[in-house]
Amino acid sequence: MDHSGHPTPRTTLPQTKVVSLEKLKTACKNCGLAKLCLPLGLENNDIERLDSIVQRNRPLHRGNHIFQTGNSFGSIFVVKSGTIKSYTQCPNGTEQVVGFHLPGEVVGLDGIETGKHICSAKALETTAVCEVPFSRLEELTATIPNLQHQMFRLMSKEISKETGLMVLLSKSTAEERLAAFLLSLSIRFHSYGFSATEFNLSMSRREIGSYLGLALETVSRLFTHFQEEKILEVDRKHIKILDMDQLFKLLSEQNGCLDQLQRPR
Amino acid sequence: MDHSGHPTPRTTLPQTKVVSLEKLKTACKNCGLAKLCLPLGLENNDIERLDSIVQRNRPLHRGNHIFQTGNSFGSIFVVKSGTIKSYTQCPNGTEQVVGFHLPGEVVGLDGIETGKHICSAKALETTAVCEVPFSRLEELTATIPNLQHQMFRLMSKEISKETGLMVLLSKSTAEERLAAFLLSLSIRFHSYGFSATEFNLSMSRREIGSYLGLALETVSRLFTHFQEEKILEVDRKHIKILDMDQLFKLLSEQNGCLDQLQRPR
DNA sequence: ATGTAAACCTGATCCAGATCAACTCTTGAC
DNA sequence: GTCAAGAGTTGATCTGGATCAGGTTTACAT
Repeated sequence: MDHSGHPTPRTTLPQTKVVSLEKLKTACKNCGLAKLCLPLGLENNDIERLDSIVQRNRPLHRGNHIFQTGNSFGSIFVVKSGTIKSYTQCPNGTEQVVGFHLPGEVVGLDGIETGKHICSAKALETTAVCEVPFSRLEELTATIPNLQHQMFRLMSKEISKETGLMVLLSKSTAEERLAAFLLSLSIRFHSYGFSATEFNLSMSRREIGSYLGLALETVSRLFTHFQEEKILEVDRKHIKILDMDQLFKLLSEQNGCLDQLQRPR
Repeated sequence: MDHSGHPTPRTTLPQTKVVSLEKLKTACKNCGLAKLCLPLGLENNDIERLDSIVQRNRPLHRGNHIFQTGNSFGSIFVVKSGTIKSYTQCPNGTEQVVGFHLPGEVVGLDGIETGKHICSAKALETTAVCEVPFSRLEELTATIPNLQHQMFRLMSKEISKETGLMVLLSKSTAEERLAAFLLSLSIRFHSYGFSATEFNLSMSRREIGSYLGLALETVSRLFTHFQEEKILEVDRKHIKILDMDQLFKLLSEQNGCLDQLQRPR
């Protein structure tokens, strides 16, 4: 079994997907995530210009921060492998998870407006991120129309994603929320080239609960329940989806608002 | 009393704020909302270039749509006066409100990613909007760095706002939610030049409840409760905030995550 | 004016999920 | 190895707000 917290790779992966430290230095044009990331739709020489401003730092260990609430904003970050959690800290000490970021997803867009980050971002496991200094990125987007468009698209996607989550949080039952969460993970893993049906959660029950507005006990009970219903096979953090149809059905029952969860054929 | 649904104007308004149909044709450079809107930080001649692509259509009546779910995306819209509600329709017929848009605020950013709108937007009262064709805007942002930056800022603000709402929806009590909602309205009205303490709601109790994840009965009871506590004076849709301190205190009690609600001095 | 639907208010009841509590299983530090 | 802290499970109880049900007021069409 895979103990790294990474999802189980599909068997059809191209050889560039082999995990190695060398991968951390991969140029954008050789990166397996390029079609999900900023380079989407760019010409080769434009990708090289983008590549030249991207900083590839050493991987983060579990618990390391990319930035914290109040830090001044300078860069956006793209997850290359691993998982980033973004969260805000309440004065009473409890934290509120506001997002989980998987490979190919962007972190830090919240800081553009005010120049300060309004949340913190930390690694849930060993995680590699590409750092893109924002002012240099803005110079490039001004001269590469496709890159500008891709930035607008990425930000629009972020807005749509959060809108969907709002609907989930204000209308759905606990069962629907967890189903939507698992499907969202499944769909995202799939689009990044991993198995849609079997993966490891890198976050705790408490973190899932915080994100979904549920108590950790409720999350735990639901995992048990889904297992009894033969919808899932749960072993600690390892999840196997046995009945994808049933999971989708749970969503469409009461709550059809979340059509943005497009089922991969 | 003002029956139009507009907030009560402050007495110190400059004369350009006088409501008239002529205002609908106001060029960006003469528009009172310019410092909240796309022209922020632009040189005069750049404002004129922006102005030349802005379409100022006739005002919308209550109930008119700007766009509906599934419509193809072509423009973003800035509210000039009135209120826009954005919402999604669930298959069972109920609607879920995902946003209220006041003067100076942008509607339609959700459509950029997929080229289709994922929600609908309709006027809650007589409402004027500026339509900005997105492909033409992208041509301008590519040549006006400050405009590009302003677009990134606007989208970042939208992301931050939704993050704050997520926290509100997943952690706070009904009382905290309504307090946060009223303060948000108050702060926004204030920044657009209206009274922070007295305004008319253009949305129904049901719509407020839908937005905040509450039943309309709960919203109604809370208005009564706030009135009993001498925090508000409520007359149907007319709201007068009597005790702003108390309202802020309700937020900070349990939930301090929402610091983005910056109190206007 | 009159009718009708929508918006709103208020009381009574109910339940999904929070909270509290006790326990086991993992994990990592030393 | 041992110990402690964290993560997870499961059961019992409690409660905030949903739901149901009745009413009044407002808005608007005819």
